[in-house]
Amino acid sequence: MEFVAAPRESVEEGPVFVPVERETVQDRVYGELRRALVSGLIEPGTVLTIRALADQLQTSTMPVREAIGRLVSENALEALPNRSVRVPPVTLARLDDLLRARAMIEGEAIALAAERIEARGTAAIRAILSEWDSVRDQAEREDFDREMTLNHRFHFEIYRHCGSAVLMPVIESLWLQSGPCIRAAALAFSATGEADTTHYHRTIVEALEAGDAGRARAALIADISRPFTTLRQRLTAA
Amino acid sequence: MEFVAAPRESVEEGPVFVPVERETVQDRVYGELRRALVSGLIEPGTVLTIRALADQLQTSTMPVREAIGRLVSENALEALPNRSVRVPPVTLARLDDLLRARAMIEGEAIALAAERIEARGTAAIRAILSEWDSVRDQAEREDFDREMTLNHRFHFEIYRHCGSAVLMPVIESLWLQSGPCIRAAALAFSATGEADTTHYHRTIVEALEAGDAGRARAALIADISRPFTTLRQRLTAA
DNA sequence: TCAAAGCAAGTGTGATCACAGATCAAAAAA
DNA sequence: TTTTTTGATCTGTGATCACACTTGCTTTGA
Repeated sequence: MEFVAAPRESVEEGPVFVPVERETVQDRVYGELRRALVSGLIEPGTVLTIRALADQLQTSTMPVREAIGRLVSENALEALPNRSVRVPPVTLARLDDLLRARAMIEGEAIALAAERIEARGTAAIRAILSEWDSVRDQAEREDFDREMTLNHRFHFEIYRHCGSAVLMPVIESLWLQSGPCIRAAALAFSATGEADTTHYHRTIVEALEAGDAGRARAALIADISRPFTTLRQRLTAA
Repeated sequence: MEFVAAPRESVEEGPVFVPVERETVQDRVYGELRRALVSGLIEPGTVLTIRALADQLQTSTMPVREAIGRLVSENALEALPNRSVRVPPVTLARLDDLLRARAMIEGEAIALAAERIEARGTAAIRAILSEWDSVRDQAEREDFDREMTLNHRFHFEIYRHCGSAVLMPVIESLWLQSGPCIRAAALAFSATGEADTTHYHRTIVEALEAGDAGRARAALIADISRPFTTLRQRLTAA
């Protein structure tokens, strides 16, 4: 940290002054782990050790243990009696539990959003959908992570308008907990279910534009239920 | 930490072998802060510093900063851009937000519990209520913290039966966030509203015994709304 | 008298070390 | 061969130190 910061008053880069981000190492570690979890990149059941992660991320143990602590208290990671920490394994009961909670809470959030969102907001959501379309058209290869990111952005761009600072972190925690389950399901489902996905998403946007909270909620629940039920069938079969 | 642990196999204290609790310092610090927050002992807006807490709790800074980190990620404490941490101030918007979220989520939890709970479970809940009655009878003085603890136990003894490992931590987080608001309201309300409280609680137990999810949910929402609306009137008046 | 510069105490963050408990494999006893 | 014991290694926890940033007050200059 040797570089000299410019005086705060003389910064004239943009029209609006955004406070310069002083991201801590802990925040970066947290972000990395979070990204890996919501993307389902870490196998459920995997035990995480502080020193190994610190080596991989090229830092000391300090930021890693604090990031892990945060994730544990968000229930994104599970603390074992051994005091070690692992990605929660996927069980049938947990799957149903997560889906029920998400349907209730995210359903309520989208219903609230439907009553408050303006044309400007729905336009931003449509923009995400059309970006998604273009990705799907041009990509011969399976640009899977890209689509999962777009799905994440699509949903949270909606929830952002629910006007509840209390519900938002709850929903983020639920996504974090669903992440390890979802990826497997979504991979299995991507070929067959793409048409359904886009259909639900269009229904959601239309309902939001119409201010129809009930229809938005129903379409959302159908949308988030899909990968869960797929994974459920797969687990019961095995 | 010099004392020698007894061999695990030769422990024969109780009929059921509970793993001996090896509580870390961090857990104790977390518990203390948590207790103080749900009891509303810390004024909303108060800035917490690591070293000051470490001094008060007679430990080093290490366990304190990890406990604070956990509470921040549970939204029980608020991280300021200065990187300092404070108890979230109480605003009208936040109050309404919290109440709405709690009514939805705890309402769902009690509805689930009503469908699953057995006679053994409702008996345990009734036991808490009668303990509460005896406290209320014998106490000339205002045994306020005792009553808040009993209220906490009453509610969570119910939620425990909802069968959702996902909803439980969410509800605990919501109580933690409500704590600083509730105490003020409950103190103001304790004299006038006691009859209502016991009435709602009895209704809740009866509904649970009857397996009437709807009535249980309605009574619960009435119960948790009361201190919120009291505090709301007080804030709008001021 | 008032504003700006400068200094000192306070605060969070990250690194490193010490240590106890856990884990696992090799060696010893049955 | 099977079981127990022992030992080395790994891992989380807590303490302490260094450092950069903030904050608040004093001092200096106009």
